Amino acid sequence: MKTEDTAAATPIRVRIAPSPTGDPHVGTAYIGLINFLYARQRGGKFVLRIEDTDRARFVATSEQMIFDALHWLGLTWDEGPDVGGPYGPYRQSERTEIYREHVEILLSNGTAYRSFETAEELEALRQRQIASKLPPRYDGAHRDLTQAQIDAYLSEGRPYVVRMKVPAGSTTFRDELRGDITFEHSNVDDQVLMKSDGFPTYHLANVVDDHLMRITDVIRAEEWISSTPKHVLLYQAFGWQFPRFWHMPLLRNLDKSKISKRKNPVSLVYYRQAGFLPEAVINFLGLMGGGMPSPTPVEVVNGAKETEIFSLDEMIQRFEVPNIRLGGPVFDLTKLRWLNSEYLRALTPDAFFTALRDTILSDQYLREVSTLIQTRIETLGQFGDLTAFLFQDNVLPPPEVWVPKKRTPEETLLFAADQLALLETTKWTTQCIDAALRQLSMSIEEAFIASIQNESTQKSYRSAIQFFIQNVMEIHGSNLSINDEHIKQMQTALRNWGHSESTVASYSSAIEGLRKYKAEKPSWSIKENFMLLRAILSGSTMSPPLLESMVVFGKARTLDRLRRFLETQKKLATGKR
RNA sequence: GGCGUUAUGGUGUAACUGGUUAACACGUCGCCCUCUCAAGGCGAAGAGUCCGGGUUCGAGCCCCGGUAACGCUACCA
Repeated sequence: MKTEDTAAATPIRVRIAPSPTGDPHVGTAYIGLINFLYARQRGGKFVLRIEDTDRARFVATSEQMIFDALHWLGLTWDEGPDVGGPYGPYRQSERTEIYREHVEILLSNGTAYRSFETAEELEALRQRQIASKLPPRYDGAHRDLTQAQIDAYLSEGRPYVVRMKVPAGSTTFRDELRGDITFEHSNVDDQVLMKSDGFPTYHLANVVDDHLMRITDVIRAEEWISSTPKHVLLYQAFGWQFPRFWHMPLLRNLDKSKISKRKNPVSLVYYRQAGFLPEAVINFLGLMGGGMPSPTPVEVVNGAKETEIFSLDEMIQRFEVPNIRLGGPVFDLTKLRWLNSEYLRALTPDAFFTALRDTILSDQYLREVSTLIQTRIETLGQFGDLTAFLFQDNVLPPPEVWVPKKRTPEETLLFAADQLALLETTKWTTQCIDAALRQLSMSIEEAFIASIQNESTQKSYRSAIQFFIQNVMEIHGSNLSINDEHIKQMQTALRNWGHSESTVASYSSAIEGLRKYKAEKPSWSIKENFMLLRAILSGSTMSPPLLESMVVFGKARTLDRLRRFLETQKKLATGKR
């Protein structure tokens, strides 16, 4: 069911609320575009709010990058942290007092309660529920604590979170694009509203801010549908009127999963650096999920392309809500490239030259590249020979370049995938990349221990491995591969030392784990590590300094090159079979 | 597993709201143009609309039942 609002008495106010947790995301631009179009078309306001309540994932440089990326695309907001506005502050970290007050309201009217469990206790609960095939959910243990108990915990100084008290019953809300959606409350968790660090969770901050900022239409991604009842319940708990909800379909990878950096360049920084024009990117995003008018016969006669190529202004004029399609559109780079080529060709020669000079051949980039090779150049004419890979979109080294001696292509690719995963989370400076790569090359035992998530397991594994090395490896010499015999020897040794059977069992499983890990992840020296990366990045075993090159080339493009390398090799491998 | 959403060629969209042979664009392939490669021009293959029922003279559009994919299931957003 598609509905138009009838009484447009109050002016439209919409918002996007990105989290500064890394590079600006295409999904943010996509949802931003839809909000922007809707607001502009109806003379409403478009608000930018920064949702920085997650201090664990916070990235300091991220906020500015989000501003830059959205500006680059031509999306402008009427209110936001940088431009201000009547309903600020627009940064959630600056609104903690507001949330605290609102939590008090909920606490005193009985729609929320304090919960004193530790994260570990909750994790244990979850594990138990999963083990017994129950849906993992908070069991409500502290839902009805007596005032005396609460006071006791409080005076102990026990940290607590505030959870919402979901009543019995069900909630139905209207999604403007799909119609009514109903959720039974038995499927709605007592969501944490305020974390023990005093910061609100998304759910609370979102509802409070949307209300205080007079948001009339919440246009966001489909992934939020399941938490919308929580939001509706919150509006009710406060006694507020709630906004209209619109849930846009999620952008997808080629395999239809939610778009992700493992399978697609997802950072707007990448598109900028790789030389996509903002007009093309925003046009392409506008094509995703419909919203644009269907081609009329006249337009088809005049050339069908005209029906797919839109400027931002044209999109504002022609965007139509009923044209929105609900199936998750695949973000198809191939078509984006074609669109971009159309825009590029349409440029005047002068504008084209300027575009080149401003991006791929900017003075700043040339300067950075030139510092990389000054000491290893004989004539200026060699510049291109030394730096070509920093100007190419595609570099595909042959196997003799990227497969190290004494390694198989398979294990090399496995390791390269590890490198990619690691670099994705690494801060992009030479020091940080260096440290990360060295971490990857540390001893196999340490790497194994580091791969264990649980801290106490980590501890017990560490002592198990220590024991094993001292009591079994000493007997057999250092570089042994673990076999059943070794494990038996260790068990005997443990029993001789009078250790309990449970220790024996846990040590054994630790060593089993190590053995498996060793088989899966042969250790790579730092030298091999660097060389592999060099080969993939530059297409050659000779290049300017690796780390500096990576920094100059940029995180987004470097990761994309790695990703494309892995993808291509995968395709080649399956093609051969 | 539970809950929710979605479903038209490989991909993005269209089909006057039930009406001939399911359209356009990207991609793929072929031909023309051309010193090459693009661009451009011409053409081709590729879906019978997730499946099964039903309503109807008539269903991609309506109804019922399945299936699959995706999302959520955190002191992340």
